[in-house]
Amino acid sequence: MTTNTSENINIWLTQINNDFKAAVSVDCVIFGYDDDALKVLVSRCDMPPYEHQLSLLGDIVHPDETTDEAAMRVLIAKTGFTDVYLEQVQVFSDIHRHPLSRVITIAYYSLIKIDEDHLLHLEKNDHLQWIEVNEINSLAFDHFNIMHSCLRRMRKQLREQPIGFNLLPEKFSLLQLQRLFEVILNIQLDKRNFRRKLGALGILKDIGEIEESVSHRPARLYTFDKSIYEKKKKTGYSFDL
Amino acid sequence: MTTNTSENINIWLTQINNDFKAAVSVDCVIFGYDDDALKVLVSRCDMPPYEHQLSLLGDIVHPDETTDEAAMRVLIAKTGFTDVYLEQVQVFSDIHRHPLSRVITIAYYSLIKIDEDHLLHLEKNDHLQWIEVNEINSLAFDHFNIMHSCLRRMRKQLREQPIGFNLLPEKFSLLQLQRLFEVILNIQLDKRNFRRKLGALGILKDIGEIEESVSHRPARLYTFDKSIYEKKKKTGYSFDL
DNA sequence: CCAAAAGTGTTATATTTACACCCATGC
DNA sequence: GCATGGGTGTAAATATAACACTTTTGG
Repeated sequence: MTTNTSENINIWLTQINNDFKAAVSVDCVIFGYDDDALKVLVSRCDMPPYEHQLSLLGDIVHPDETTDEAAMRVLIAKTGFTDVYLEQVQVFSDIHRHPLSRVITIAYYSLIKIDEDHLLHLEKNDHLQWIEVNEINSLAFDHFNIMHSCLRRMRKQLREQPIGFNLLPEKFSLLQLQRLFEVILNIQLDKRNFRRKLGALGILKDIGEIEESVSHRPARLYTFDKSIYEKKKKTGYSFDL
Repeated sequence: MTTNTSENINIWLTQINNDFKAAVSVDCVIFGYDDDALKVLVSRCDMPPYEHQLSLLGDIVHPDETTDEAAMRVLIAKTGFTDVYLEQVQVFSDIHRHPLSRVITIAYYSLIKIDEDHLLHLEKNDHLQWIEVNEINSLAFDHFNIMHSCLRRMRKQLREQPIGFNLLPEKFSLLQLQRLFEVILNIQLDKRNFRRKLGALGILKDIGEIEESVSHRPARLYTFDKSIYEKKKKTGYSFDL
């Protein structure tokens, strides 16, 4: 079993040109948050034997791009956004995970704001749809599994890094932010403690605006101040819900 | 740019057989802890243009194995151990990262105990060596970069999960454990607070033995009780240094 | 008896939790 | 005026951090 380095080289020179190559793809779990629910952007799948199922958005990795670039290309193609949060999660490489041939896939998750511009973009792409995470029972290929791995990772990072803002509009109220954590993490938070905590973190900027046309006292609006966060991060500080 | 699902299928059917396949490899950052230092198992590299440099241990992924299996195969081949802690970290896919052809690699890190049996095994493999992490300034390919990604990930997990025990002998003293955290994380810990904390975690078993042939008061020896940890984990409890 | 690490408690400080009422707005 | 969420403080409990001396062993 033990091979030394020079053997490896020889093996590689011959094997790389034969059966030792695989198709490599990326699959993106694109999360959006809307209407107090966490959603995923999925596509109808036409490939046997998964016709009539839903699948994640992905594509094969091209020879002239990294996997990160491939994932970003898929995102831009499917959502129209160029500036999206994207995070590599994990490789899925079961031998028979794809019916056509061996396809090793790299799973990514992405966070985007579901806004009107974007919904407009989707209309041109009628096989795409947002579906609530909780309503997904199965997906084509091993995509259900992939989605849950990404969900787990995203939930962890949501607590450890200020990524939740990617799911909200530029301006948001503290209750919107609290609801986002509650919905995604499936927990309950105390309003006062939550506000104190976020105040202490010092990464929100009160923009001096308030909600409009709400049938109750309008809330102050905030934005996430990324530059302050980056500055604080350097001096050994960590976001932690 | 936008392609719909059925187009994708057609693209795939033709492209998978042409230029759209890549060689996929695994690279293992094998950490060991010995002599109060964190070390990595590396190999001399004979492949131009990296002759005389050191490289990580890796191999191409075979058609009949997952990437996890490939990584485990490399580990068994190089270390002789079959029961090792192994964790997938990240994909490295820069187009020219390998001089021979496009090789997309999956980085793994592994934690093993450096003991005498193992050193014996290494003697048969004279191009392998343990080298202190701090003494590594460069490695072949992008392996230096890979090593640091794995180091960062390992340090994070060391604080969040009881993985450090994989680097220690079966029986260890509390000071040994404390030193391990201090060395790897490059921090100082208070002896009493550390002991109280680990006592509170309740995952160590006092095996009623003590150190032998030490020229000072011998310490009690403990083992990590994995079954208790697993039980506690289910009832929502987390290791956190 | 000396060197070296083992082992052990208390106090101050910081963090986290629990909890209830009045306020501003639209209808 | 009523329904809806906005906004605010305090006290108790818990967790963390700082800190020094006696004990046991080998040489």
